[in-house]
Amino acid sequence: MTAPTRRERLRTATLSEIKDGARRLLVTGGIEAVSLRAIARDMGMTAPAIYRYFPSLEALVAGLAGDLYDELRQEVEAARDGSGPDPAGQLLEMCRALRRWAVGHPAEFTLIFGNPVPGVIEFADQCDNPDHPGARLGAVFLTPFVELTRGSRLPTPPAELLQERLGGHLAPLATSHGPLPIEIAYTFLSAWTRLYGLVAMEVFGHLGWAVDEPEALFETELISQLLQFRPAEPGDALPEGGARH
Amino acid sequence: MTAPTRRERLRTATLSEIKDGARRLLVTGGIEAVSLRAIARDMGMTAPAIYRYFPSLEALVAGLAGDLYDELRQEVEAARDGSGPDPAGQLLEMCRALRRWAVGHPAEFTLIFGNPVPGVIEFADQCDNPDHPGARLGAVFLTPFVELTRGSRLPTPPAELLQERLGGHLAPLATSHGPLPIEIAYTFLSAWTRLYGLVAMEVFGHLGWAVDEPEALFETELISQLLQFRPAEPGDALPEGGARH
DNA sequence: TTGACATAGTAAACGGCGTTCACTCAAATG
DNA sequence: CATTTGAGTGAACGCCGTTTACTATGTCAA
Repeated sequence: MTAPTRRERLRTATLSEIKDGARRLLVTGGIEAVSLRAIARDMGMTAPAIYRYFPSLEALVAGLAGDLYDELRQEVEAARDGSGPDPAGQLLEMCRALRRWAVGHPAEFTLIFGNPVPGVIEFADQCDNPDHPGARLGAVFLTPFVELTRGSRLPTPPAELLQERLGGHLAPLATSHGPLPIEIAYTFLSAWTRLYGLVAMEVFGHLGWAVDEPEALFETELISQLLQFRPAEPGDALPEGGARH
Repeated sequence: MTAPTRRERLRTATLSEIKDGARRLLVTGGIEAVSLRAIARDMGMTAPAIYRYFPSLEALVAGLAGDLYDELRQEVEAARDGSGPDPAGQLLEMCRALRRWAVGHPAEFTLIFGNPVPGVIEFADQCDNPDHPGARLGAVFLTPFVELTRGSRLPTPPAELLQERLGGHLAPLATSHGPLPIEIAYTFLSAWTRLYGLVAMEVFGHLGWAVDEPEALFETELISQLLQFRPAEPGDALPEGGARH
């Protein structure tokens, strides 16, 4: 690996300038504002030049989506590392970090967690690959979740009902994250869809008819969901929301 | 109210032909395939003619979204009316009807429940109006839900915690659907976001990493959620999923 | 019946978009 | 120094929403 030549330096600089421009357009005008011509215009270039770096606008958007997944994951990991060793507290802060990122970056959240945009479709289609950015984000949540459920009574339907209804359909989860007891797998999926539903409804503006401060509902849901995990240990205080802003 | 004149008949026919064309384009190519020029082309017209019926493409899309809300609501109402008087059974079939419609009409579901598309934004912004199609859909679920909770023990956090966290932020819900006890309001919102999260993740392709048959997870969630409502009445059999297809 | 008016449609144009193609010019390579 | 590679340009094609001016045609009152 020798030192990068001049052309290589210029190329990577231009590449990140393209990505930055795309991100800026995404933030200010939503996904439909991201156009090759606008990116190039902001850079003082012409649109066809971008084809030296991306084969199409869709590919550019797909690359952007991958970066956003990683950014969100790092945010969530930082929240986990910034709280104590208690998995419940870790999950609490991780969920808050996810919501905070989503609310603070609605266009970015929409791109990776909303309707599949043309460029992101194939990207999302292969998300049962463990190396897929989306799968890696899920894994960050799964680890403390499994630890939390260890020794807790899970508020699930009876195991035989789970096995009968769900037993044969969890192969993708096992492929991407390893085998899990069915109660834990179901509880995780349930919690994940609840988290998604709440955050997505807020970001997409589908909660305005119900609450004027979605964060209150979010916090209540978090508490409610965590409360269900330790019904047999009354002496165990629930982590009270730490530093907020 | 006299008989419609010839021009009026022609006008309403053209109007519904425009809407049908927009719907067809939405189904076959997603929202970005809906263009005035394509609609007009399919009708053997030119694009500017559509401006005699809609002030812009966005308005046309907003009108389409309103129709879709009503269509989904009628579907859900039919499911309710087709099941017995038991509110739990009604809700079960209504949730199934919602998912069935969403999975069967992914582009339509995406339009009204996904990221706000430009034309649908202002449309969604005023959904705390009780006459808004979205609010009317919610009301259809709320009625049997309230009946179900009557006399059931709700699996919520303590009422004082709810009041403290959520009490001051439910004004929009009270405006659009009338005042509710806070436990019922919270439980309804929680159930609604769970339903939304599950269906949206399936339709948007965000569950592929976990399950190969999202309906199994959906049914499990429904059962699990309904089970929580009647923990004190063991003699009461749970409705077993009726006709499916 | 005739004339005035409202309505529905057209064609042309403007600016924006993704993408392709032929071309130029500078950097890297031998 | 000659050659090849790569980055970038300009023109073009066919889409798109929208506006404008204009033409028929249905409607309705005088």
